Amino acid sequence: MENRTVPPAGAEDAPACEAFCVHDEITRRALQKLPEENLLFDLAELYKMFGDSTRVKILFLLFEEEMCVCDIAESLGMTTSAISHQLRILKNAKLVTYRREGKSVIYALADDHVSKILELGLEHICE
Amino acid sequence: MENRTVPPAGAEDAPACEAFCVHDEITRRALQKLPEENLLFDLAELYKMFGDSTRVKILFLLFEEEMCVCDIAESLGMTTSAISHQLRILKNAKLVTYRREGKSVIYALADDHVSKILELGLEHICE
DNA sequence: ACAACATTTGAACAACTGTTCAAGTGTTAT
DNA sequence: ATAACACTTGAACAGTTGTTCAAATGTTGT
Repeated sequence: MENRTVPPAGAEDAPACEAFCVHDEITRRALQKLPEENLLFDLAELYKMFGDSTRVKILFLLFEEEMCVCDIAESLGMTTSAISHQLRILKNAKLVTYRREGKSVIYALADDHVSKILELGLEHICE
Repeated sequence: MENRTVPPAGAEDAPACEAFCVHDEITRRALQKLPEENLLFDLAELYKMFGDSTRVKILFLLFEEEMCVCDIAESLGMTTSAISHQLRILKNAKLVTYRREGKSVIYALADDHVSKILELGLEHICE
């Protein structure tokens, strides 16, 4: 990381905030590279999907193979209603797809971005 | 993905649920590979950190360079109190580190897992 | 048409989350 | 010691979230 105590040549070296409270140089540069509002919002929405135990479990199950609502519910020891609600959320976020097969509805991961994200998270935790 | 309509040899081919409601084969296999409860919980907790706009913005700012609370607050147009609360959450999750420097407290990303996760998310959205 | 089953849906509820506000702590300079 | 500033903290509040329950929809076999 950079050494904040050695300001770039030409910058005033006061590390204090306030009157020039904000370090104009720093905030201007940082803001310039900040992705735009909408993108950041969508990104947070995406991660929100992974931010619930039940949904993460569902995604891991589907990572192995596609499953019907009934099987997912049984696997996790939850009601089909609860699972269905979560699947709708995941479906809206385009993280899972589904198809009807007789009485059942089979859900599957939408693409392999999803599994990559799961794996990267696990990697971080197990480091 | 696998073709669920062609069951492995030896398995009964009834796609129906119920009496054998749950597809024992399938759920048993899926459950076997499911990471254990605690790990999944921690994973969800990790992603929860990225599941809020404000926190994502803070992380992106820190991705560019370390900053004090005051600068972050100014950059995002929020109060230092709100930012401080979020920084505490990120600090508890070990996603950021901090050090005191005079009156200021400088925050920085804890490691580059964080930036990798942010990048992967962006990649998914911008696909 | 009917019964049985798999799934979805909506309302209701408790639990959780993020921001605000006011008061607190810690640091520096006078 | 005092004042000024940077930051933190706790309580309170509104808004959001996940599960439950009951009722509805869709599909299949008789």
